[in-house]
Amino acid sequence: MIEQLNPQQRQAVTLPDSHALVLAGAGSGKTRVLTTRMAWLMQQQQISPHRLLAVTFTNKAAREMLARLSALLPLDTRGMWVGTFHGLCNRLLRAHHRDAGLLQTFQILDVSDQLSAIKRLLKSAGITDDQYAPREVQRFINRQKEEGVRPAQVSAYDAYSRNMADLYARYQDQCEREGVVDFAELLLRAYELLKNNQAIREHYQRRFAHILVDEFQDTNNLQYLWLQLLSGGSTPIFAVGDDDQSIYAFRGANIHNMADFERDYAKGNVIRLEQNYRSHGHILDAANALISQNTGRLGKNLWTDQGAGEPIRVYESASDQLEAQWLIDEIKALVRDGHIKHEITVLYRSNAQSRVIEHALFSAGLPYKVYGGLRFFERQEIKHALAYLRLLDNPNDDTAWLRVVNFPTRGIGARTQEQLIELAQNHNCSLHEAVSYFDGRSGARLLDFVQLIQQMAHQAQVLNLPELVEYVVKHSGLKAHYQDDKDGLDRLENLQELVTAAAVFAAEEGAQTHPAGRLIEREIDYGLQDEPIPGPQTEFLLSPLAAFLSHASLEAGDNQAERGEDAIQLMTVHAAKGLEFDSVFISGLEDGLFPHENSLNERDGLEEERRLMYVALTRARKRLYITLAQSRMIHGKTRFSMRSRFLSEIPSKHLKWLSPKESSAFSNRYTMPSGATWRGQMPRHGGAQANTLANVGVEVSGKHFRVGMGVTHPKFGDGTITRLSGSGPEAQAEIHFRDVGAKTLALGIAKLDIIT
DNA sequence: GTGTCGTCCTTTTTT
DNA sequence: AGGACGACAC
Repeated sequence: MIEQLNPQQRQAVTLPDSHALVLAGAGSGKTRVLTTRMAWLMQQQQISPHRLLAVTFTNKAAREMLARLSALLPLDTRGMWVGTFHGLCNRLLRAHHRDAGLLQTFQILDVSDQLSAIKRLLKSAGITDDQYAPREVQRFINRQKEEGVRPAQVSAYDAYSRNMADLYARYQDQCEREGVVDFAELLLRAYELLKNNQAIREHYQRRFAHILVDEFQDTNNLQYLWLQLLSGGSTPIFAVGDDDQSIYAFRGANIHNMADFERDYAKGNVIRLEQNYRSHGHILDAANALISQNTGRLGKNLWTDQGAGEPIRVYESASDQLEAQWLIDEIKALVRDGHIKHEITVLYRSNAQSRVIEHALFSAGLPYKVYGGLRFFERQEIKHALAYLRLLDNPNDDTAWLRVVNFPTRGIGARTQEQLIELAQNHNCSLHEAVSYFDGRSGARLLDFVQLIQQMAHQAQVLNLPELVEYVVKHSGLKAHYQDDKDGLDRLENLQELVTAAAVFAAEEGAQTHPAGRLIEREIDYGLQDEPIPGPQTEFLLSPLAAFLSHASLEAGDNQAERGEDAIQLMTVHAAKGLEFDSVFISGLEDGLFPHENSLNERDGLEEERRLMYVALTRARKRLYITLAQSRMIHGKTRFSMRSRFLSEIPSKHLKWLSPKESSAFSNRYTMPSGATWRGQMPRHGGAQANTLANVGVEVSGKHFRVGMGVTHPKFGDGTITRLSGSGPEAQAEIHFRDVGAKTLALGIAKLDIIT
């Protein structure tokens, strides 16, 4: 089992029972170490499988871990505590729902459910002006929860924060009343459950002999607290991660958790996995050089024994269109040379960049697959069906109620709904309960709806899960609605797919691991082997329906290419984390795009962008391309940019320029491209475009300014001219400065020097 | 209750 | 540019 590991990997796998931090560089065998450690603990240390807790960030990673584990040793992975933070917390809360103050069948709100709940709240709170954007409130609430802060503890120091805290409190009340829990609440509740209930806490502290954490650099503060609590300081935490690949600060990940963990727990117990088994030398050295610019790293340097390989190919084009065209030509050449399509990937910083590339791929007839986008359980028809299903367990779930009370339409319009909402507010009850107080014109229709739900709930007692889903799809009227809809075919198919998904889930639940559902029952079994789980536990088995619904919320489904399909892979750099490919194209290497200009305003934003670039570089095994465009359509406007600073942070010995290096927008030798190669967005000579043309170049006090030219300003630093207007003393230039962003300056006044 | 038009926004994303 | 959403009209 451990014979094939390198010395560092082996050391990590066979560490004694103490906290440890494994700094695992990209491609250094991180997952392998993690799973082998688990296998080693079970086999060599005789640790029972159910005394291990392994936590990951994605369901995919959890599944991968279990699959690899089963390959290492014969093992029944059912009932093992391997899953995502949210999945495991869900499990804790279902098992101890009473102590957590929840219904056993509590519903989980996903991001969009949460947003609509907040919108509803704002409306009923009478916040009519758009003073508080729902998204802003949502972000505030989630941030507080991720810090473990309840409404009463929010530090409200001004009107804004007091209002936010107030909205947070109301939102929380609303969730309580409806019996729903959002993603952050899963973690916070589970944390509080352990914190406030000594018996339960001690039970789990005793129960777990080892805690293993994957992607530790992505933990947020609450997750770290949760781990600390569960460990009680004595259960060893084996944390694996790479601070250089921390790219999720924007959603609360705290990179400092790694350093804190080392300082507080794993001091002297840090193992570095620095041998990279993925990339050739040029690629790896480039990545090392780039990331070495970051400060405060825990520090490591990847190496490979695979040889230098090929240098990174760099191509600069005049526009995003030409960049895409060049990409396609190059990809075609690769395919002609026998490269497998799904081993070729195009990465980009932001999703908007994919359109041009997709268009070019499509025109060239190359099959491609875009990662990201809508996932199965996020589709509207699926969410509608799920909303009906949610009402069966809990008709007081107002979010679900409002979603489908008039979908398909059944004559319960906005007016009726408003009246009902008001009634519910006055009686402090759910919409469902408020129906009995309703005496308006649409009362009969409301009663019909209530009856429909009751009738479905009755069927839930007699039908199995897939039958029930089918029944609901039909009797809700969803099926008929989409049958009548001329564009409803896909949606109908998806609804049919939902029935299939339910069947698969029901079948697997009996035979295989699922984070909720039958596992709770098994958990009790295991618990009884060593000691009873504290607290009154009378209902152990979660209904298949409730289990299926939590599955739908916690695992929104794949958004990956279907297996077996050989297609070029397109995705954001974020989405590429954890993946690897023979050939990688990183596109859009321009300042303002990558690093993204918005990041410059954020604390440590540039360093996070650099880590992102590091992740991008280290995806490639053998061949790596970097492309950039001097101009690009962004938000409907052509924008000119400088080369990304990241490009200059890679030593030139690793780069091979395929385009003439001096054609850069960075130089002042900007020349208008020939009209034939431009596709309409660019200013053209003559005709209606004359005005635009006049503004491409301006002469002020002997200096010739042109769009795309690099200039330097004594205060703002280096930048690129993106627009010119006026002439003589009126002449103005919009300049994108590398460090301070866009400014509009009067050319007659600003002390600008042309960079040569 | 549905369809249309105008306005706004636009980094990254999992659970 | 293009999508999402809300206001307004039929």
